[in-house]
Amino acid sequence: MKIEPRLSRGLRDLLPQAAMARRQLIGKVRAVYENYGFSPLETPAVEYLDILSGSAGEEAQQSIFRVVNPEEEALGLRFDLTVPLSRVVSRYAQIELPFRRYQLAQVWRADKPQPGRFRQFTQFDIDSVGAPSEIADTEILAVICDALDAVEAGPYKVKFSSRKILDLLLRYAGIGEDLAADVFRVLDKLDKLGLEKVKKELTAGYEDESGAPVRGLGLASAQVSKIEDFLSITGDTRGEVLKTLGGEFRDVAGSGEQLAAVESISSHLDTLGYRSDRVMLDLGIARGLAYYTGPVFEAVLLDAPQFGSVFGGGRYDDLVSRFGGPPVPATGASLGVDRLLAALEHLGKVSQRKTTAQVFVSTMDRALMSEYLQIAFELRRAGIRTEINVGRPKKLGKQLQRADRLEIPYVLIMGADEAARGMVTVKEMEVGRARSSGIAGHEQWKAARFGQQEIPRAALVETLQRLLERPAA
RNA sequence: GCCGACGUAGCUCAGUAGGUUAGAGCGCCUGAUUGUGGAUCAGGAGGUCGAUGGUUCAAAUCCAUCCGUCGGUACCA
Repeated sequence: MKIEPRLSRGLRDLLPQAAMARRQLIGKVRAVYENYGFSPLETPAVEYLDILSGSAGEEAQQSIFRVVNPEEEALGLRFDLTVPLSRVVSRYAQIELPFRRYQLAQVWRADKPQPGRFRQFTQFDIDSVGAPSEIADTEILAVICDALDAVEAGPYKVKFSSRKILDLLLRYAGIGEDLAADVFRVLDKLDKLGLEKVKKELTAGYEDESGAPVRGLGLASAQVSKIEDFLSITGDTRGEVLKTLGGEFRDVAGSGEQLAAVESISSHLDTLGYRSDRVMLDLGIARGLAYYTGPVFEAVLLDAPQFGSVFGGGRYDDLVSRFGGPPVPATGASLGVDRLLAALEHLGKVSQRKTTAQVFVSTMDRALMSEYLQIAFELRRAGIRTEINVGRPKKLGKQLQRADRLEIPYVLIMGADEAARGMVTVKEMEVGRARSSGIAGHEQWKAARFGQQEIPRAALVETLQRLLERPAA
């Protein structure tokens, strides 16, 4: 019986072109993370279900992929990297705190797939665990900026706020703490839904376009108008926003202390040159996650806002102590690699390379096979990425066609003629590609031998190294 | 999860008041051109019409269920 080569929903393969673009992006971000002195961590994809679900509500558990093992343990695939990080910090007493780690890994959520959203996706997290200082939060905001600069994502906005500010808001608007999580979750949709729908969802609820009811939270109109006042606070700089906010919250208990903490982050950022044009205090940022306790972060690309936030994160001072022991304050951010990649691709900023090979060694004459191999390995030992024809010995035309389709820049041609003279023909494929449209007859095309030169075999490595160092055509 | 639309070749899509062997363009393969990628020309391969069940003398076409894709909504720990 034939087996369909299918994939379960929301899963996908990354063919070489996509995989190479991803690796390139990851390499740039990793360099930034390491520049801040963070070190890698790797953990298993599979965790015990109670470890995974402890932080999540019951509904959330629906989107955990269950794993079956022969011992029939209750296992699941990780849905983020923060929970495994907390487990690791709790498990190994020898870990030096603050633990500054980055982790690049696949995570799984059994949600409905959407464009740019899959059931298996990659996160690239950076966190400081055991770091109570607002310096740690400042660092995270800065590293987000540096990473977005490094991948040349174009203009972006890193937005931050604080759960502490939102707690003040609850007091300011006279909303009970029991509603906190629900209110934050609704506020988090502000960007996506707009003020009107958010207001409706805070009060009586409404019916969306498809006719599905959206449950309201039942807040009073006086409370909602307080929230509206709060959300309308904007300014050109973080300082302005803080000043207005301070005025608005002047009668709220504890506001001075909490706002000073945010102000401290802001002034550190100013000192370092991360100004309000790219790191903005945005009071609409809430983050859906329940475990955040302090500053929360998000980053969007201004040229591709439809892809949503590419970075998200915040401070979570209570998550680690879930595994027992004293409180371990922590802060960090997560890069949605797939989302960022999708956005960059949309912006035409992703490498289109189809293969890693820089040079293709064609094989024409069976008698010279050993020569071809030696040439290929000489190039490889010199660090030049080289493919030798390993397919059926086809005609030269077929081999050039392959090099052309894979966009391998250089092809080496050596028949008995060249070999006898101790020469090798180096063909630069781009030359012919550029001239192709001006050539009518095939005879003329063949005779032109575009981009070819004969190089002494002894000078081959050196010549190719020089050619490859030129700026890419 | 809920509501709706849609699933025909690798891709984009024709084809249904049920009726011989299901088509096109692009792509792919072979050759013209035994050492030159493009273009051109000639030939060729590739589909159990998403799956299963049903109605019928007869189903890509009608019905049911399932799966998948897309749009909206919920969720996003």
